[in-house]
Amino acid sequence: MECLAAFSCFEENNPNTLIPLALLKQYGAAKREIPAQTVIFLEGDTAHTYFQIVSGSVKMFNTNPDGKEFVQGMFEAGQSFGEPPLFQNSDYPASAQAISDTTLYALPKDQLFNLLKEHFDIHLKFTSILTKRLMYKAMILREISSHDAKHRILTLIDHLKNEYGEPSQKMEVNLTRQQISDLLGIRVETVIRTVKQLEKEGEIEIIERKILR
Amino acid sequence: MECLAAFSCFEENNPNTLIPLALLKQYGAAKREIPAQTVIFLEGDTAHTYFQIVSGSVKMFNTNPDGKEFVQGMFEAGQSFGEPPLFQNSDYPASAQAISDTTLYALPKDQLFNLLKEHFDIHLKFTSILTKRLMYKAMILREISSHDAKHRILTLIDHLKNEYGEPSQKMEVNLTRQQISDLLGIRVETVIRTVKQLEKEGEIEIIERKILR
DNA sequence: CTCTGCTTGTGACCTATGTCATAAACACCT
DNA sequence: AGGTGTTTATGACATAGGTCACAAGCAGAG
Repeated sequence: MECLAAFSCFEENNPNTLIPLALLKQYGAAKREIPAQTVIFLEGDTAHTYFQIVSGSVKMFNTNPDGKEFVQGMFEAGQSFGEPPLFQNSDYPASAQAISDTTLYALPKDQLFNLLKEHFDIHLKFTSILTKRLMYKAMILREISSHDAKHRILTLIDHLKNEYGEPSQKMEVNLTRQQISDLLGIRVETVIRTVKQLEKEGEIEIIERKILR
Repeated sequence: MECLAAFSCFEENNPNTLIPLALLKQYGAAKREIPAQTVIFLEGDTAHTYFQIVSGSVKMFNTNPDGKEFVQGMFEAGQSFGEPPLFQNSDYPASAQAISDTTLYALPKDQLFNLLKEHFDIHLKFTSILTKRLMYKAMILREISSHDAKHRILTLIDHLKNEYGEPSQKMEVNLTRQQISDLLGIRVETVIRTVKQLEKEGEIEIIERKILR
């Protein structure tokens, strides 16, 4: 997935940036260039560092014993990831991997806390991001726990449209069937079949294999 | 569920309290007595208020079209609930209901923000609570999306033990089969059967219908 | 003490989704 | 233009867990 959000496609002065790069540097953040596919940390590793993406994209995911992947979140330019365990002194509950070539800043945990202490506005923004993710997870949990594949897929698409699309305008879903599968905890074949079904019922359109809604 | 946590059974000076009651009052919080079973807000309502429990307990849950309930979280003395949408100007993604008779403080959103702004330590604690919930949801998502009933139940029990139990000591699980079912998105009958299975396999003990591990 | 409503328990059956196999369409290198 | 890997597609079959029905144990209310 690259640049679902139109505005996240440029580096400096990205208005979507959580902590301004200048401030990150000031507190001692180190720049890191990460090639596509690189694993940034593994489920179970201890968390010491705050990561914020300058460009590229990262996914956080769990892998179960028979290799099935569940994607907890995907992150793009301006966003941070892997912070929760910094506040719990605990291990990462999921692994992180660069999807595309990625540049990011890494800031030691203590420095992050200092930064938050000295910048209420950023701390509030940070809190706000966490609540957003909490609500996303609450939504996915609700869907996975009590709705069928059809409902889950439509809810995910509507969420994406709400997040990234123009209201009252068709949006192309920028995810492969496999990615939808990984985000919703259903298998690719089921996504493929369900998506066709939804097309037949007129809920979505499929043009050149792309899903529109 | 009442008083899973031993320390949450007294009112004032509960060391587990998120925002000290004195401070809440100082910023204008109103005390509310809520009888058991009362619905505090419904999924879809707009969020204006911060709620913190003094005594009693509250659950947040979704109900699907055929009446099945999924419990997003249970909250006890000292804890707050329903904050995320305050930071997103959005609606509640789940309903809240008092499980037992409950006393709580209600603080208008703007006042909460003022309070957080003027008390970094509390803001940090607040952030920390959010990250904790995020990690809980990440865990449940991982389980629901990629593991079978047996694994899900054991993981939940181990989480509870980790949270509330004495390490290296048997703990009694203070949840009914129905509650486990609601937390994990599986049906009661499945929980009952799986729990018996787990007993047969020696993973847990059942004494007078209570689950020990 | 009895009524009522939860909670645990069990059997029989059903279905949505997973699993596996196989293939065509397409995208990206060289 | 050909090779390699990913994505979409489809059919046949398997199964974990849901559904329904029914009952006994237990707890709290009056």
